[in-house]
Amino acid sequence: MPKQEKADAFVTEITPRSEDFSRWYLDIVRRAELADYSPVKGCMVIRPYGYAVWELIQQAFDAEFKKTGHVNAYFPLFIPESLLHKEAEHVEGFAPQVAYVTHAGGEELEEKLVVRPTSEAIIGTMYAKWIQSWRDLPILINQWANVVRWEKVTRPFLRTTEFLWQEGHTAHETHEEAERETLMILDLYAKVAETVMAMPVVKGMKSESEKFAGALRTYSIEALMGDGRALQAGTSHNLGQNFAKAFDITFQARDKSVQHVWGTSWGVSTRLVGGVVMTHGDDSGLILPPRVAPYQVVIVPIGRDNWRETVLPKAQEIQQQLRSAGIRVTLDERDERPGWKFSEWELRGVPLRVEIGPKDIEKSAVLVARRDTREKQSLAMDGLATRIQQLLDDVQRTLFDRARTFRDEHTQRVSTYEEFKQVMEGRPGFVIAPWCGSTDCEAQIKNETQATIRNMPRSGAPGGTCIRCDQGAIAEAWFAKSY
RNA sequence: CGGGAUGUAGCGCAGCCUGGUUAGCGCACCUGACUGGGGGUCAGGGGGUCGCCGGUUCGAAUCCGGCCAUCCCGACCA
Repeated sequence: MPKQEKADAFVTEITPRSEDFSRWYLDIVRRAELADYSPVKGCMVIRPYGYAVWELIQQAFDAEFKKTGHVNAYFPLFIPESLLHKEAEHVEGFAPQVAYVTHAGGEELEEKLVVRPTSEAIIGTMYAKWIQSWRDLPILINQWANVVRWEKVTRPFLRTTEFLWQEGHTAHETHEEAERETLMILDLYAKVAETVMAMPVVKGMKSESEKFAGALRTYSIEALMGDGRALQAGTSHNLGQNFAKAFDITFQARDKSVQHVWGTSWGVSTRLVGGVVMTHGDDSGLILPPRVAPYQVVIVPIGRDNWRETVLPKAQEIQQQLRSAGIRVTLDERDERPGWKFSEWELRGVPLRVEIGPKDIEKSAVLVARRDTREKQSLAMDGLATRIQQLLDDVQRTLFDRARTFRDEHTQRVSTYEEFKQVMEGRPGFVIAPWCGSTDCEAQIKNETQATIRNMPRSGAPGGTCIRCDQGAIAEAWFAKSY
């Protein structure tokens, strides 16, 4: 096969982003070996490379939770059906998505068990036992767990029947304190998303129809993906006293009265892995921000038939140097051609590639290629680790800036409904518009444009009238088509 | 859950309409040689219950029915 034809054949294994974003995403997930389909509908296998990305995301969040006084625990996968039914809105919200265990040990169970879709019910039940006095508060517990929500339409990472996440559940003395916690976590989510995953997000409050079933109010961070659709990247709920009342979680207050606690819950999931893919990837594959890259640097030795003798020792030396500087590095000493390796690691999104061959060794230098800009530069071996670290920081920053610029360029403020519709049909993204607060208007807008309110960043009336009706606006809402 | 499409080797596909020996092609894989700074060349080789179950037929990848899975578009959700 001629060279060009061959290159094209390779490229067809990844659908171009502009041609079919959805297919592009699936191609990346599969070809970069992030995940694979399993024999169970809607359930994916997270492969080692994808899991490594998740672990880095997980570690970043976990460190922040601990810094802010939270501790980890683990609650059961199974929840007696009756517990789930204690909070009316909560059951209603989750009922269609719940999986049940009806038989076990060869017998039908007396009470069906629910496979947790989320853990408010079981955790609330335990909190009721553990909390007596205001001195027991606040309780700040997080758990890393799997949950199951029966989904009709699934996509790897973005929506799967079983997924991994973190769910924080806290109990407080006052409403103010619970609200402070809810917002503090929202800030924390935004910080990790932006600084670690290089994914710019919009923080704001969800509309009534989009809030968590059983919550007083829900806040979210929303990110804009490469196709102009928004991804809900994390949610933080102020539960008020709803669950405390349903599960009878009470404490004796400082003034001797008995009161219900004020709760919060909040979570981020493996969906974030999909978010990273769709925020940064290009037609050559994945682009990973250094802070979530399992390998931040790949070293590719180059040389003649004797490269194992002439080049490899130097490559190993460099690997050692970078490794002891705390950089995640791998050395590709497979017996493949260099060009093949380049493409392979680009597909996998490794931020920096170090090429080392005879010419470099002569100059006591290496060639470093960036995944984000594809620039190559020669760097002296002396002090390489420091320069590499600087480059990694620069890639991290560049990816964030690029994503933020994209987001800003795809965010428009509109004042008429005509404009609104035009934007949604033309170049989708966020549309900022005043909204009257009516669920009806919200539903109509969704009907007519497919766009939903992602969230409302600022509280307080913006002035002016609703984009769809003539009522006074209660908030400025960020609309978008969503995942 | 409705509408549409697809399922043949690890990946991408042809064959199916019009049923007929051992089911093909490219890439990938294995062996060897030459190679090596952007997906190499040559030679030889391995790999398939044609998604599953049933039916029609002398005979099914091919026709019919059911089921399952995946993808796309809609209704519901981290």
